[in-house]
Amino acid sequence: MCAAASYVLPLRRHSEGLANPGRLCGGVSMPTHAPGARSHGASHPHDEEMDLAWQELMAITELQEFEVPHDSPYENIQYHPMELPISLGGYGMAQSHSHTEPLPSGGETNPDAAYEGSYSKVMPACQHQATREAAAEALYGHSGNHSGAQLNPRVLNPLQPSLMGLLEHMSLPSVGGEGLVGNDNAGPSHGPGRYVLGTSHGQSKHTPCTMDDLESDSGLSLGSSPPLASPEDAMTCVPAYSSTEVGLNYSHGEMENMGEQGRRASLFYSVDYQQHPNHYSGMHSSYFPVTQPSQMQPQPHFLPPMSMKHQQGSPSALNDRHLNSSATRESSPQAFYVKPRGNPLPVSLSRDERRALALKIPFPLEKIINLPVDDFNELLTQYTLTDSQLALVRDIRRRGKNKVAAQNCRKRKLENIVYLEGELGQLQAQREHLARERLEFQRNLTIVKHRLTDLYAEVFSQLRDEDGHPYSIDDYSLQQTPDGNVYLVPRSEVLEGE
DNA sequence: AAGAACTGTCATATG
DNA sequence: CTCATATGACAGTTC
Repeated sequence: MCAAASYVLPLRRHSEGLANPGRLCGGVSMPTHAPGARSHGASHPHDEEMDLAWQELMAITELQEFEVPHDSPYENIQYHPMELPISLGGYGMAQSHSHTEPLPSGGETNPDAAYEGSYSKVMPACQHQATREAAAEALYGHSGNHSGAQLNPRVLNPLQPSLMGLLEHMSLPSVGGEGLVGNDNAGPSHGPGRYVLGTSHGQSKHTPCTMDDLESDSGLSLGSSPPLASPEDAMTCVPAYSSTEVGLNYSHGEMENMGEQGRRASLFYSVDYQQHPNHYSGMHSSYFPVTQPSQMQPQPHFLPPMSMKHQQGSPSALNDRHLNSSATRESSPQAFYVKPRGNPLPVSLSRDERRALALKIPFPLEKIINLPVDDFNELLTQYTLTDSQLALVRDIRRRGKNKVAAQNCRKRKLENIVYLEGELGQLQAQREHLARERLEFQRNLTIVKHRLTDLYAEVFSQLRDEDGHPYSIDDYSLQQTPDGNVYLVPRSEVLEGE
């Protein structure tokens, strides 16, 4: 009865969908007994026109089928598995590859120097511009020969789930970077400090330099933090640590116990400070040496030993050093040896520097902090140190390393925030794009449905059964199979199936 | 003066 | 256990 369908529907392009030979999939289906036989070989005047219509229809469906999933510009977004190696210029302190990446400064491979060389240049931009975006630009912009600033993998790992969750919960409120570090800058409203030793924090500003200032967790002193140092501090405290006060902490008996080596070391100490102010001239110069570890061997001391008496009686000695450190504290390592004469600003020492000075630690903080443990221990064996000296040295080493670690940690945190903000922006853009595509797809789908309906009606209007009677689309119904294909099935068959 | 940002330090966890 | 490193938290300083 419907044999004509076999020819009426030359447009079925997806014959593979013909699960049932008697039916046409992909839209028009006709029963095998449809009256197509009668039309066999007939050249209907509307065939070409219908063919064109079908092709147009299929073009629409193809458009949707192939366009939607693929033309998103975000398909190529690299969702880094968060384990990408970080390679930020100058940020090599905690990254092992910092040792292998040459720095622009000409073969300087000391990680500390690397840190000093770039981080110190970068961070001011972060701080003074006071925006994390600016920080990111600065960080990445100064990445030097490190291409493609990427994130520290480890830190990102914990954040990954939430980030990926954004894909599923795009309606989540924008995650501000602040929240990620919200606790980092806890204000002073927190409970009482848990420090036993930190009580002297900030005292130097209002407290005259006393021996309290020399107390520390090592039974030594806790002075002000480095920036605290006021001119008053510098001018009054440090000289007070000369022989007179040192004697309080460091008895002459101890000095005697140090032996000849220790005494020499003590002398070396005073001389060394004169010659190398950077050793104790503030955290930057102390913790970020301009020399490689191999170059940090004891300096030759050509100057005649300066007696403690001389030091005490000559504030200019310390003052010189302070002036030197004033030139280095905020400047590049190249400024270490700037002549202090023209700079009248007295600059104080950090707490550890003052402690070291007070206890006559015979080697620079730079070594204490940066030497590998073996070299450090070897260094300790070269001198006979008292228990308090040893404790101080170890504290200085611990604090110095931790300070660098904290700086690295904060730097990474900042970079992660910048990265995640960028990632969030990309995801939001992707979300908007997908929403637009979905809308367009739904619009096209509606068009297709309408055109399909029209085409069905047109096809049926052209068909005739053996008796020349037109088929009525009312005699057929659309049936969808589990595989998703839609067939036009005679209602009689539908009724039989039921 | 208040608050944000920065910094040093400690405690703790991890490898 | 020691050591190095990372990080949260706290407190002080600076702007």
